[in-house]
Order: sequence, then C-alpha cells, then structure tokens
Amino acid sequence: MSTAPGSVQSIDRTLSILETLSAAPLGLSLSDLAAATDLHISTAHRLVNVLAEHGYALKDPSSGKYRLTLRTFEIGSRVSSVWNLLSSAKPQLDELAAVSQEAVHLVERDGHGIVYLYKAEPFQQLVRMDSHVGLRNPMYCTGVGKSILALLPPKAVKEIWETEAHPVFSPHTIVDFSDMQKELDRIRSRGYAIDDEEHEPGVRCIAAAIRNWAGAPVAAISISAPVSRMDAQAMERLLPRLLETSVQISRMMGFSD
Amino acid sequence: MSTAPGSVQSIDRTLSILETLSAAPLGLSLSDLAAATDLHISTAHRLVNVLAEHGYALKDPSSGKYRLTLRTFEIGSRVSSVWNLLSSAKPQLDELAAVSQEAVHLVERDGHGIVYLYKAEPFQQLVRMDSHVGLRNPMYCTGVGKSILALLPPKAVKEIWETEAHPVFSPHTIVDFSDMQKELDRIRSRGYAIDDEEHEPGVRCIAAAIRNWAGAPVAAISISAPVSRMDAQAMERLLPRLLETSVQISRMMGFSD
DNA sequence: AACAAAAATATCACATTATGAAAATTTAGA
DNA sequence: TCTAAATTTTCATAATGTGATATTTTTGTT
Repeated sequence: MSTAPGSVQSIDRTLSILETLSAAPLGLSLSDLAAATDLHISTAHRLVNVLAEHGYALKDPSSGKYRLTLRTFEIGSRVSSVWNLLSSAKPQLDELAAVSQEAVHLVERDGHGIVYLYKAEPFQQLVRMDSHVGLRNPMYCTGVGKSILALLPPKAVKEIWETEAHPVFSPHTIVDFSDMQKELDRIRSRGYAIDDEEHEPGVRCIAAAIRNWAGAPVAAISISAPVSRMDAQAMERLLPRLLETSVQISRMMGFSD
Repeated sequence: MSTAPGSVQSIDRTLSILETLSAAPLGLSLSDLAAATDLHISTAHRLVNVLAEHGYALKDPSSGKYRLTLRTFEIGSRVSSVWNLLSSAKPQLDELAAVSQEAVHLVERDGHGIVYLYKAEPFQQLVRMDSHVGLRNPMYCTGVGKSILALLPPKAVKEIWETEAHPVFSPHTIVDFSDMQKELDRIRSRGYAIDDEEHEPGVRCIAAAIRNWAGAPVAAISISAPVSRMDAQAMERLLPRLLETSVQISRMMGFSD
C-alpha cells in the first residue's frame, strides 16, 4: 500500500476501514478487519479505535466485533442535495406510487453513477427488486441513469462511458457506445427513458430526468414493474403521470422550461 | 488542538472536516472550512482533498465550495441495523400511517440518543414537525426515547442521564431524575410512552419500544400529531394499533414474549 | 482591460507523528 | 485448569504529516 503523493496514509487507511466495515453487516473481528484492509493488526486496532472514539464505529459488546454506528447514517443523511430533493419530491412520489400502484424511485446523480434516495411502494405490491435507498448503480443500464445521460453534454457522456466498464446484466443491456448514442437520441426526442430488463431481468421501467435551475439533469424518477404488468397500455397510462411529476419536481428545483 | 493519547491527529482533523461539511448545506470555501475547523489553511486543503480523492467530498465547480457527496449517504445507508429494521418494519409503518392518518416514526437507539430511520406520513396530512430521517435526538424528551429508557437496566438509565445535559424545550419537559424514574415506571406498567409536548410544543405522540432477540429495546416507533387531534379518544383508538405493530416488528427482530 | 488583493494550491525542509515490532493482557477453546 | 489465539498496550524509531513560504488562480475594482 503506497500512499499517493498529496495523500495522507492514515486517512487512506481509515477510510478503507470505514468502507470495509460498511460492507460487513455482521461486523468484523479486529483480525478479520486487519486482514481485509491489509493492515498490521496493531495499526488496524489503532485506526478503528479512532473511529470508535469519534462515535463512527463500536466494538459490539455481545459479539466482540467492530461495526459502524448510526453516526455514519446521521452524517450521510445530512448531505444537502438529499435534503433538497427529498423535501420537495417525497409527497409527489408517494402519490405517484399510489396512483400507479407500482414502485417509484428517486435517484440523484453522483459522479459517474446514480444513488437511490427514496423508494415509494404501493401497499401489498411486493415486487422482488434489489433496489434500496443508498444503493449506487451505473447510469448506462438503468432507466433513471439513461434519462440523465440523455441530457448531459456529449463530452460528459463520452467521459463517463470511457471511464467505466459495462457489465452485461441481460441480453438487452446496451454495451456499445454508438448503440447508446442512438438510445440517448430516442430518449431526448421522447422525453423519457425505458429500461427494458437491461439491468434486472424481469423488470421494466420508465424514467424521466429532473433538472435544476441551471437545466442540469441532477436527478431522475422512475416507475418500475414486472414486464408482465408494464406493457404498452400500462406505459401509455403511466407516462403522463411520470412526466407531470418530473416536471413538478424540476420546477421546485428552480428549473423553468 | 491537542491530540488525545492513542488518537491520530490527521484523522481527528479529517473527521472534524467531514462533520463541519455535513453541517453546511451550501458548502464551504476552503478558508471558511479552515476557520471553522481551526486548521491551517494548507492543512485543511490537504485533508479535504484526501476526502475528495476518495469521493467523499468535492469542490463544487459552480460555487467553488467544498461539499459532501452522496458517498457518505451510501456508506451511512449500509449500516446493518438500518437494513434489518427497515426491511422488516417499513410495510407495517406505512400501514400504521395509513390507518391512523398521522405521522409515524421509526427510531433506533444509538449510544445515548436515538436516530430517526424512517418517517411514514399520510397523504396531505402536512404537520409541521422538524423530524426527519437521520436526525439525532436525546432520549429523555421524546416518546420513542422514553419508551426505550423504560426497558433499559436502571444502571444504564442513570449513566445516560448523568452524562448529558437536559435542556428544557417546554414546560412539560422532564428534567428531574426522580420525576423521570416515576415516568419510566408509568411507561413500564402501561406498555407505552406519551410525549406530551415535551420536545416540540404543540405535538403530542404515543410511542412503543421494539425489542430484539435478547429482549433489549433497540428501537421504537411512534405516532405523532398536533395536540388538538391527539386527544384522549384518539389515543384510545390508536394505541392498540401502535402496540400491535411494535409487537409485530419485535417478533421479526427475534423477540419472543 | 489592467491591476490589486484575496483565495486557493503546490512545494519542501523539518520535527512531529504515526508506525509496527514486541510485550502484556484478555478471551476462547480444550 | 491449562493452552492457544486474539486483542490491547507500550515505545523506540523512522517515516510521515505538517505548516511556512512560494506560486498560481480567482475575484473584485478602477
């Protein structure tokens, strides 16, 4: 582990510990943590205890394992954009879920990916979908992601495309750049995106971008359903609602036309 | 700024930067950040850039200010207890909000306080309440907090009481320890807690604890409403629902009787 | 536009600080 | 109870982070 110039070794290592712990739902023993982060056990001990002193981690008294506390949740929930979006969008999304009787997602763009900020589900309609608040996904294979890509400058799209891999999740996943460009053209002309089982087999969704005061596509919303329910008629019925909601939220973010 | 023995200066400072940024919705310039954290500007620059390299912060291109990214949200959302509780409790809480037509909260105990994990609101019922997901509150002045305190060992209650201050939020706030002990007795015998404008004037709520497999009160749920709506009859009507839901969730956490 | 002032970023010699080997202690297993 | 493993503490040492200074960039003013 060589520290990049301008970086700080102890912080690199501590963030590595933080991330390792966040991926371990059951917690980790000190030795496991040291092994997973490739640190000397003495160093791992010191660093995880610094996190503990600051309330970010603790040694679970019953299991003896280290795990993260809600301090990280607290800090993460305070990120300003989460605030802005959720406070203005939540009621609209709940209503959209209620009238469509399908799962509705709100995601925000973050760097080259999207992060799920909110999921509104209708009662009883339990669809197996592995989306959840806090999840990060790439843009190229999701409806929400593509709806955002379609409104980004071509240079940005290219940069994003070139700096990441494009795993195939299904036969429908778009992995060719010129195919993606055509798809983004379609999305621009239609005003919405369709994810036709490109990420999760069996799930189809329609998505629309949310734009801020500067017109930048900072977020997106979607309605997801099993392909059996999300057929042509369903899409025709749901699209006006989806677009209406996305426009409303965009307006609340300061976007005008 | 003297580093406590066993601690690591650069991490102390970086976490201080993280926390400062999380409290600044509009972001902070480098000099403001340095001033707020009492760091040399050169040091602040180096440390915030380490956070940026790891994707936790960024320098907003439009404003030139540093702010947190969704990386912190992503890490925070992965805390295992959030997972466990949310996945089992969410549908129940949504239903409770729907049948009661009032705001429902789920909180988890974290150290000496509670953190809001979920808020379910009925349509249209917009009550001014400054609760939100991620918020941390003390236990002594909230219904959820008191319902948890009531099931903790007396030693733990005493320890929590003695290590924190007890600001008065309203004439009803309980700030005397023996008063609190009587109140916790009442809560134990009734099986639920009432927050009668002890934290937010004008808001009354009923709360019940959620217990895990070991019987420990790890979380709590509540129904909140303006005092005008949350009168004796309303409480009589809502209590069975609240208790039923808390028992259901406790069962899903592995608690039996 | 040109200038001045302020803010942000990069450099680097140095002393402070984090490091990890080793010892001491605690916990778990036989 | 004893043994082995895991955790925690200690401490000498060198590597690492620090902050003064220099450079560059940005911002505001005439």
